[in-house]
Amino acid sequence: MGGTMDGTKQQRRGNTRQRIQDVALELFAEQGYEKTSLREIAERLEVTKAALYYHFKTKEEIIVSLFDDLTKPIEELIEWGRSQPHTLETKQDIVRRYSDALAGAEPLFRFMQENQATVRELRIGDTFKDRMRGLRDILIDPEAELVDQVRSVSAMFTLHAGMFVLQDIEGDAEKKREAVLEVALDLVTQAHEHTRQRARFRE
Amino acid sequence: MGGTMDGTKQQRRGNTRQRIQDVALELFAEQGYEKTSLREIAERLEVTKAALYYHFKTKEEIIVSLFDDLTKPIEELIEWGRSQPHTLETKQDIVRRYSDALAGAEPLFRFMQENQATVRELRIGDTFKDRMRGLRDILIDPEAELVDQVRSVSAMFTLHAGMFVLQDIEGDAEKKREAVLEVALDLVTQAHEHTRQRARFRE
Amino acid sequence: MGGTMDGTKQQRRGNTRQRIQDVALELFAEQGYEKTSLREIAERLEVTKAALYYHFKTKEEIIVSLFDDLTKPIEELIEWGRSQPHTLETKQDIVRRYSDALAGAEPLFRFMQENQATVRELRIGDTFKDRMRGLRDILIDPEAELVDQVRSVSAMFTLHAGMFVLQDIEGDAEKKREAVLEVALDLVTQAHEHTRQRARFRE
Amino acid sequence: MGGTMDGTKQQRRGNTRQRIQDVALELFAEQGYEKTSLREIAERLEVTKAALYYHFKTKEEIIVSLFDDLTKPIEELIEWGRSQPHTLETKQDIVRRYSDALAGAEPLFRFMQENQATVRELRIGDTFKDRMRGLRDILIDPEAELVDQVRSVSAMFTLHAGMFVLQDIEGDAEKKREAVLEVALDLVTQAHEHTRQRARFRE
DNA sequence: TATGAATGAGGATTCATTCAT
DNA sequence: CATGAATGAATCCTCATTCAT
Repeated sequence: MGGTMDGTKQQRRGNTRQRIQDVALELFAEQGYEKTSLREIAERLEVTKAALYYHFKTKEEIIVSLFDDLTKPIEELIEWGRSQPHTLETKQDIVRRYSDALAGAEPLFRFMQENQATVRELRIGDTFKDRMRGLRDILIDPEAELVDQVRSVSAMFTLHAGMFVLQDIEGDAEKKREAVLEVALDLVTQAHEHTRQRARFRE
Repeated sequence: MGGTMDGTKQQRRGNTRQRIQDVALELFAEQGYEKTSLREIAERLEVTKAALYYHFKTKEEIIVSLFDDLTKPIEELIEWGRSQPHTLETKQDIVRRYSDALAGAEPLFRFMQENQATVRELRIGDTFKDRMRGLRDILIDPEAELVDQVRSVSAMFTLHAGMFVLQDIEGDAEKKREAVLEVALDLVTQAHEHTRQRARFRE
Repeated sequence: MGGTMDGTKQQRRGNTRQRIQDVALELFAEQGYEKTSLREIAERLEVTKAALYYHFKTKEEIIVSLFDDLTKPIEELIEWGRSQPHTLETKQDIVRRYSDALAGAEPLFRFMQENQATVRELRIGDTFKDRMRGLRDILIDPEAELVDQVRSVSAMFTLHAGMFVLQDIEGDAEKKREAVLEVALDLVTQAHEHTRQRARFRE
Repeated sequence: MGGTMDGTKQQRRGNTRQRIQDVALELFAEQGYEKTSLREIAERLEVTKAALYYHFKTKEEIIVSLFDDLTKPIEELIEWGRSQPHTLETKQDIVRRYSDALAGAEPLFRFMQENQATVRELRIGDTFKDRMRGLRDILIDPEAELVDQVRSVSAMFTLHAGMFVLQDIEGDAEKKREAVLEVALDLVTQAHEHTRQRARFRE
């Protein structure tokens, strides 16, 4: 396994925490949070359950740590977004970068999508909701009509859904991502322009 | 509860099955499937767990029965849709009716949306996926460009998401539903027209 | 089913008790007493569990009734045996008739063989043990040597075992029964003669 | 227990698995497999049920482990028997050693004898049947008459039965075992000689 | 004769978690 | 850094039994 001479056991040194996170995320995404037991994670790693507890105080802490680690880009994105003017360009930028961020932490986001009920009870729930709200507030003009607000939200959701629902549509993965992004950008643009026109009209 | 004078116990006769379904759906939607125990359902109904088992062979059968009952309108909708010509009107009709159907079984759909990981393992999972595919095949022109395919899928997803995500946007519920519907119709229409134009262009 | 015109339902009239016994015995013999639930019996008969309770007060009563009904010939055999002189002929007769009795209630005896632990706890347990002792006392001369006592017991046990253990030896069922009987008779005869000789020797 | 001064709790360390097996076997033999609950075993040991599950994955695994451990001598016996010539001496040896083996694992064999219905469903069932067949094939000459085949089988069964049925015959346990053994040897010898004679006669 | 509805007790099993070593 | 052994609470589910109708 690999060309180097490190035995599997040696390799393991010092990165157990990482390996736990990896395996946990994989299983959480695959089977859901509740259906994944610590026993299962431990077995996959050929460690004891107790070892997990050396690295994480609780099961919840594992998912929280994953969330914190993998979600940082999005936090920064929002931070950045907030400081920008609410122009169309900013919004499009946000959408583009958000798309990238999602792609970079796909399994986590699949997990969050498919385990919303669970996530809501977890400590991450609120944090995540806050972020979603943060994004929304950047994309949405407060004075926009309801339809346009929906458009913006829909854009975000299209990105989310795009990752998973499109799996059973034929076509190259990269192409699909681009198509999804295009639709999302479109929605955001429509919302923006429409609101702009209404504003001009009122003057 | 109700204006009549019947005691609670008498009322109970003969509709226990129903009451189980009601309470179960409520709890499933609220806390998720795994986190809702049969004990909890039973307690809420002031019956024993064993009573639940008189009416349903397994926990899964409860959710399956709910799914079967509440989902029938959608099945019929698809049936109907399949027999129609693939015109824009048909598609718009489908979207409108689907929106109605979703509204009529909101808690179930919230449940399914928020417990996708669980649903996937349950017997309903496949059935539901089939239905989604059924809808998709009606809304999507096979020769449409990828972007337009995404638009159609996005329409469906906007309807789904609309029900839940919009909860924390201010505004009258009915108005929000209309806005969501409008966006969905818009997406479908855009997809249809665009595809049509491309076709004409080719000739 | 059968040449007569009686529908299945009519047939059923009035002999439900019998049918319960039949099905119960079949299932008890096949799966054991504890592993056979009343639900199973009821389902096989297409009746409700409650119906069983109309005919039998408890689950145990079902097996007791079977035991009482099917075991009567053996009781009578013992009764008869007790009144006979302890000659070799009597003993051989007992063995022969016991063999017949066993064959006539095979499933019950298979059940008792294979569920001794259960039977011991049931009310039948003691009754059965008494009968076995009754038989033994007829076959065994109190003054016989231990080996000869064992021979007699072994004869009985050979008959029991013969019914079931020989199932996976090739050969015609009837022939096997005869062979088993022969060995049992042999054992009893050896025991008898040997004891007789010792007695004569002592005089 | 033992002359040392160790407290009960200390003693417990490291041999829990053993103690579970001991108690389980005791209870299984006494009350049967199904009627013995894990709760009961756990209580007797003053541990929690969960502790049992630390040592054995299922209830069945407990009995399987007992079977595997206690039954090894018999497996070896059969192994040995197969490599020997089919002489009378071999057969007698087998019977003698089998008698010893049975005595060494009496409770297990009582359990198996009294819970045949259960054992049949367990994973041990087939293994045990195979062993019995193995023994049989060593003791029985294929060309023997049916009666003689029965004699051999009866010998084995006499040994089995001897252990338990004789419990309520008066007399010293050791003496009884010898008597049983003698009868079993006798049966095997009779079968062997009789078959031999028939063979000589045919020439 | 039977059923529909329900109960109470108990079953095996699984889980997250703890802690002395 | 990690394990071995154990716990307590909970889970789904099954069973024999009851009783009003």
